Amino acid sequence: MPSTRPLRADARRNRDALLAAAREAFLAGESDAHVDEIAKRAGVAVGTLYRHFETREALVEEVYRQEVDQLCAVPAQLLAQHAPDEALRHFLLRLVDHAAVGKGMAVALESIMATDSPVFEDARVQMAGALDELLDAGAAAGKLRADIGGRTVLRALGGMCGMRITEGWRDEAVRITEILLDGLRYGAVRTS
Amino acid sequence: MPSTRPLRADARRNRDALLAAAREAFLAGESDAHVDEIAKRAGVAVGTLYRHFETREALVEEVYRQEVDQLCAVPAQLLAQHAPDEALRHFLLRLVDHAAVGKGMAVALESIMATDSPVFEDARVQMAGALDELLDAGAAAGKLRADIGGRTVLRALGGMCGMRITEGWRDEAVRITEILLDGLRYGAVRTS
DNA sequence: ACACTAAACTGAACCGGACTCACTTTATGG
DNA sequence: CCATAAAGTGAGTCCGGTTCAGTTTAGTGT
Repeated sequence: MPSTRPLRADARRNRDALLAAAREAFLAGESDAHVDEIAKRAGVAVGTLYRHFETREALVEEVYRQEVDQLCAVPAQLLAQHAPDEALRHFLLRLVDHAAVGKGMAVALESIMATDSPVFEDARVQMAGALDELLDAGAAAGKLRADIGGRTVLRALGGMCGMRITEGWRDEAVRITEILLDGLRYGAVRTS
Repeated sequence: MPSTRPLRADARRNRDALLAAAREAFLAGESDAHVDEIAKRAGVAVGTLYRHFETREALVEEVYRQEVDQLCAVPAQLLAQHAPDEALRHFLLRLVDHAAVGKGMAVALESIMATDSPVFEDARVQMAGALDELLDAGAAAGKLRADIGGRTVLRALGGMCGMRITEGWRDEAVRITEILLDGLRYGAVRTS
């Protein structure tokens, strides 16, 4: 029932401009960018912002959703190029960089991981699916324990995304990721 | 230079009442408790709240700081009763429960882990110290890898605290903790 | 081309919640 | 028991998200 008629041309343009403006503002570290500011960047009035997004939060959500979509396309490629556990490593590190892309975005990520809005639940499911893909491959190859789901790994990582970018943040996130991987491998050894 | 004269009796009483009221509100899940609400609970006017705390955030910070102080006294006891790696496990699980104590507090915790305010930096240092105590003991006993500091472990856990309480939250947090511990042990085996 | 209409846009006004400050009350010590 | 500095009060300010009555415009039928 996609009764949604295609948006009018200018509407579509403005909507896109708003998303772009918001993303831009977040990446620039203006996590607290005001709605008027975002609207101005997009060259529209606040009212227009609210025509397209129920609320400020909804806009942030949408920006993130796009980000997630992009990210979840990656695992398939990685599995084609690497052993399963290495593919997982690459994906996790990519996740870290993704979160590191800007302080503003990190703030947004944080709220995603923490919120229980259905929108973000979807995002989690999607991400968990992507991780499952990698974990299953690893389990099948006997490289990773088989009893941990993508959802759990995602949660374990959630925190890192929430961390504000500080001195040495990236290095630390990488180390944590390695530890997590070790933990997943250790289980495979015991279970083998 | 603790030039701070002891507070007047009523002042101290009100300050404590405010902290108690805030904690109570947070634990009750009213993460968004308004300042007026908190003030009312404490039986004072808003102005009084602001006499004692620079800002609403500052109040939240103080509540959390107390919580942390309490928590950081624990490791010493645990080490007296358990093997080092078990002591670490207990402490981490306790941390989980601590975060689970209420949705509201979880929200507060999240902002702590994420903020770079000096106040919370202190809290992190303190917590990291507590964890180091346990990690060092474990390393000395050859049970845990020696190259990971408390600070890193803390970061790894940060996310769990940020997670909102949802269906099965606790179980998942526990699993993540176990994986983390496995990762730390795995390193010890390789390094042994 | 042109008019017509529903969709989209605008921005001043509204609202709710954090925060201030001029004034009142009260603890304390001399 | 007074003096006075510390503490408390709460109506009002400020600020940012949100609304909506009025205006503009893309798309369509003629």
